[in-house]
Amino acid sequence: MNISQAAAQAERPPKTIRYYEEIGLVTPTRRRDNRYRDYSKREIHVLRFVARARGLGFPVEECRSLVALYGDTTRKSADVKEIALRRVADIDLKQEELRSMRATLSELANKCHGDDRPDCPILNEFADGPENAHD
Amino acid sequence: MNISQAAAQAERPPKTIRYYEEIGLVTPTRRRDNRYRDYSKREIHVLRFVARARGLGFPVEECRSLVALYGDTTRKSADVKEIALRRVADIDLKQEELRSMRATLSELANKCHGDDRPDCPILNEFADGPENAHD
DNA sequence: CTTGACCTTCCAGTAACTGGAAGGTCTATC
DNA sequence: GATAGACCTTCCAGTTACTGGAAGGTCAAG
Repeated sequence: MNISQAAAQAERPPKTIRYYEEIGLVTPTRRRDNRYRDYSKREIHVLRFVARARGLGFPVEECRSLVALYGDTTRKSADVKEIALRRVADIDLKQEELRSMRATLSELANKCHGDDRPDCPILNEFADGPENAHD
Repeated sequence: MNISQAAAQAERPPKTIRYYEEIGLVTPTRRRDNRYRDYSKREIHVLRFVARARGLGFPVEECRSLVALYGDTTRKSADVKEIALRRVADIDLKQEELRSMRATLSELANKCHGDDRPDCPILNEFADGPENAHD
């Protein structure tokens, strides 16, 4: 399988597949006589594995660990679970941050009349800092 | 005010303040004889303004627009509101993405017994793709 | 006069790609 | 056989928003 077919299987652009090789994440063992990369079934499998883990937000370095764990038939499922739960905790933190940003922004947008006049509560708050109106 | 005081006011490291100057976002007009940056009250104000907008997730380029709008006494509040609402929409997209990732991950982690045995539903799913167990 | 905390500039690195240039290869068609 | 278009290759640069570090100047205290 050449790179564009591998890319299609992993649902990632060929550039990304080459990048994964560059950083030593997934390297096709064979090249054809014309120097084209030639991906085996197994390599495609790993590529898809990585693509899925990335899609779930695992950083590339964590994907590297995951691939190693996947290849290790003696690893404990607990090790993998720990990595997954750490990811869940990361996501919780980000969600909280977004929730707070969203609340502030939409409150500000609500206060803004949004017409042709220059007076704008959004910019005023940015300039002066939170006003603690509810104290 | 020298840079570390300005940095303290804006609650950002001095490196960041220098970076904002490098990209032409906030530039102190004056330097002292010893070449130290000297921030005016007004410049500190803009620095804080930018820091707040960044804290709400506005990309630097958008902060540039915001600063321009802030300085423009004839701008419409509607223009600012539009930018803010676009940000809210961005946040909504990210939240949805995180929600979905979190759901998948915690379901997977739940299914994983997490002990010393090697069998691991998390890696299995990464390897084989979503199984649509509920169909 | 030395120490330590500032300040300066410049260069490099981070994460994870993405775009583009320059050039080789393959396949089909004329 | 020539040519076009779609592949493939490598390498270099750019993206976002900083951050770290080196090399060296300045300042205030003791």
